[in-house]
Amino acid sequence: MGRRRSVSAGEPLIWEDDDSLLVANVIEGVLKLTTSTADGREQIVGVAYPSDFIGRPFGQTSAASVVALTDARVCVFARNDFDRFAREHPELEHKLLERTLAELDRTRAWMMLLGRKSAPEKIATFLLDMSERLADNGCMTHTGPARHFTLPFSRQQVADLLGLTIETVSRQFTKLKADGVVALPSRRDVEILDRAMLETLAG
Amino acid sequence: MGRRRSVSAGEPLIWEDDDSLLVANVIEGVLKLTTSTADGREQIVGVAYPSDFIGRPFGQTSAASVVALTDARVCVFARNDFDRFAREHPELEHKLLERTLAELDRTRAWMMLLGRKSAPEKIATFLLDMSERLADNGCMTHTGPARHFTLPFSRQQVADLLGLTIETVSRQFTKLKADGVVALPSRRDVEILDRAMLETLAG
DNA sequence: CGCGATCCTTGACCGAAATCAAACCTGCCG
DNA sequence: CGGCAGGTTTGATTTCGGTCAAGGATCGCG
Repeated sequence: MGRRRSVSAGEPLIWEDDDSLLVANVIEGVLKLTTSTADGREQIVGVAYPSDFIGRPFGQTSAASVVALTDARVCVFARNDFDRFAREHPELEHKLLERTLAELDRTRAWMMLLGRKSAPEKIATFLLDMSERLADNGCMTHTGPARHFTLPFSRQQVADLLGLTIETVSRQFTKLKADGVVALPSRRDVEILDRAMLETLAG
Repeated sequence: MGRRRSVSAGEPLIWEDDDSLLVANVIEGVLKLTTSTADGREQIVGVAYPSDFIGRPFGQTSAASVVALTDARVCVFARNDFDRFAREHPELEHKLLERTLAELDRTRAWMMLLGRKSAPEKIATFLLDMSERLADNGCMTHTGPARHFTLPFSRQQVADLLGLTIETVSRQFTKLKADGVVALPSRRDVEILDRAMLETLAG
């Protein structure tokens, strides 16, 4: 059970306020979870990496849209089937509970960033977070924080993640580059030159 | 099992970065979950009402401090005991999973507010949210959104919840009063006079 | 290679919310 | 009742990040 499905970059998987018809496991790639206002402002409320679970079991509607950031492969299940199966398999529910609790912790840490951090702090925190996240998911050969990585986000998506505008994100990146804290070999590539400084800036 | 405990307003129950030694169920009262930066900025990342679960099972440290906003009664468990008990009772784990998923939904909706909404939108959203939350928890006799309620928050705490300063919160309250959208009979009391307008302002 | 589309950067300016500072309530306790 | 302390409101000013507006880079594709 569970159908494999490929999703190419930019393609949606679940719509906000959809009847929550499916859940999925990420096999490969990175996806964003977003909520939007009526007038088009967007906030990224979560990012799903390989092995992460997406969708909303035991609920009528999903609170967020899911869109692939990179080409991705996922394993999708009809929500009804999944719900039934989960209730019969406590080990699965336990695993899901642990993951959901961990996700809630991460989300709460991100609320601190959104509500109380300045633009420079947001950017520094973001880069450190990415260097850890991308190291843990087969995107890197060695473990531990990565010195160099390729962002799965465009500048606009970084802005939507941090609650900033694209211009502010761009300016902060430029500043970090000018100060020799990071190198930016291409639009999506980041090399951390001075991790200690980034950690100071992150607050 | 599970010891009853009274907590008076302002008293802490769990410290941030504590070894996560206990979990609890709220019986009566309201508590805040907060994270803080080294330099003292605070963000409220969750609010626990009667019947809500607090603490972090299956994890080494709790990500947030818990402090009572009003006098409260809780039922506390040693985390280790709770973890063991939960693993043996799938029904309990299922219940906890459902609650955690619901809390994650609420938290994500709040991220939208923190990252993308203006001060007037934040205040309007907050008041509507409170009118629903406080109606559901025995604080009101009838069900459905409340027209009048008593905030469990000081102005500073509202600011910490919305990612604003106390001055901005105060000014927005004053403006809503001047515009006849709400009445503020006392510091903590709110009466919604024009719900439709609040909903428009909430965006 | 060249063209166009898209994304990104940069600059000038503006405005919402923060900061700084000073009064003003409100409740409490002697 | 009077005075004090905490919390709150209000005002003046500053600043950070947003908005508006051009350019520039990069990529895909014929």
